[in-house]
Amino acid sequence: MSEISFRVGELAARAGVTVRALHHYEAVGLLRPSRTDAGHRRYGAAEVERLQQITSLRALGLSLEQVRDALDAPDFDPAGTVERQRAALDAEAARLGALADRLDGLGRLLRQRARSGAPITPDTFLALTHAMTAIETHYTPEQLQRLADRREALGDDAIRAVEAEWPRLFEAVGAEMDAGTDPADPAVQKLVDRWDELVGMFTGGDPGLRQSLGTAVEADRAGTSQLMGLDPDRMRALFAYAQRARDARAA
Amino acid sequence: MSEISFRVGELAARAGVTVRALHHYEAVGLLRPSRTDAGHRRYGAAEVERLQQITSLRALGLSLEQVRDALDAPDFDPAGTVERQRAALDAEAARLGALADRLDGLGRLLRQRARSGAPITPDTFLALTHAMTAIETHYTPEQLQRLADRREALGDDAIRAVEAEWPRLFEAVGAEMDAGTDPADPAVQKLVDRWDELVGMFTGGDPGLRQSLGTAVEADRAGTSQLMGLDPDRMRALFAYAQRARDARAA
DNA sequence: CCTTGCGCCTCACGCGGCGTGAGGTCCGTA
DNA sequence: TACGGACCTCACGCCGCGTGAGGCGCAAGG
Repeated sequence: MSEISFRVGELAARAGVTVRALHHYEAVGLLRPSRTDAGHRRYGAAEVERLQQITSLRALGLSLEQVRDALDAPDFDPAGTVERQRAALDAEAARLGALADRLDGLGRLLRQRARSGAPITPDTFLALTHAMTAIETHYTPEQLQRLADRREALGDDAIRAVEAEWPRLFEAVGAEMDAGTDPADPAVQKLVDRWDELVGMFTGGDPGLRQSLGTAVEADRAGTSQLMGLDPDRMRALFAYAQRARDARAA
Repeated sequence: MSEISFRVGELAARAGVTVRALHHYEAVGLLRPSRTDAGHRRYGAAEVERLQQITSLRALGLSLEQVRDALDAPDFDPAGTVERQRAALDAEAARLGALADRLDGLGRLLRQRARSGAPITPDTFLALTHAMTAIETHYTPEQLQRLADRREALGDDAIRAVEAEWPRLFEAVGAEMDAGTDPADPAVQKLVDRWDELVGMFTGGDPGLRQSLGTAVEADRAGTSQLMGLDPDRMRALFAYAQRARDARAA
């Protein structure tokens, strides 16, 4: 009967944990080795097995307290624990997913800037970031999802084409505005029609989305203008001019 | 010039953070409001804007230190930061995914037990958990992936059918063994053929997978026998008997 | 004037799961 | 017996605040 018996360092090496972790497990009452006369820890077969169980349960993402419950509580509920753990994990995954969406969106904006040759200073970065979070507060999650769906449906190439067209469109409308052209003029009407068409490509004709887009732009004029590479005042003027054109058409 | 100026509580409510968080941001040097004569914090327009930037950046998953860098370091690299953050997030997602796989696998085993009417005691739960982690240490990640792929290819119904067949097969082989039937006997051969066929359904005929399966079973006899609902000694005997049958066939 | 009540202030500990020293003791081998 | 390595016990650090405790400031009502 050769009783197996490990010292901390040995057990730690075999089990793939640190000596400090074993100390900690003992401190929180999870794993209590016996001691030699000199006070050195000795881990017997029972402790080795218990440590294996501890590491296995930790690998499921359980906290040390949950592990203790699983090992010591007589009324422990395996299936329920697994289920709850799985639910918590789903919640965490959703959180990470939202974070990933934000990062990807920001990444897209940054690459778009880089492609168009605009410099990416810390300031523009902050403006873009702020605009993104502002947008989130103005759209419902379903609306955001719908916008993402539209983007996917359109495809990258189409999106880039639209992104490339926006500045030219703004410039053209601005030129008419500066020239004092009547908003009812057919040339202006054509430009504004195209404007609405481009917007429609993203909203998919959803009036709720258009409405939210409007309030978002309203609420964060500075951020939006940064997004579009325009001066805030000029942006306001452009938007007002376009609106007069739409009113003229409706009349 | 009505200078805007908020008190902590007001700003906290508007920005959707806690007063304590604002205190903390000041303590770590992120956001420094001015003070009234009585020592109360006053947040002006600049501080309000900075707080918005802080919350936006935090929403990207940046640490407070990273936020400070983004806001104060002159050589801050937006694109690189976004990219690194995204990479860190991917790593975290992978970790969660592995955890989810373990939990799902364990959940499957538990449900399978429940269906077969076996009671799920804390002990069986621990045995199953341990067997799972043991399996992970004996298979390479690619092998685990391949096993998961095979499971998916087979479909839930087929898997349940196999799971239901195993115990019957063991029982049948056990009966022959107890009866002292020669391993070379056609009846035994037929059973063992079926046995190997079932194993083959999961390994997909991959010899590496079979090899690893063998070592895993070897290394964790207690856990494996629990998994199969057999006594460890009987399991060993059954396996030895089946092996003799295979040897007889080969000869 | 004083009281009432809310909001503000400053410590300071707590959480989870250990990492990382610092300073001292024990063990096995040459 | 001397040495190096393994062991021991504190005890603080991390991250982002939450959560009191104990004490002022400020505006309105009595």
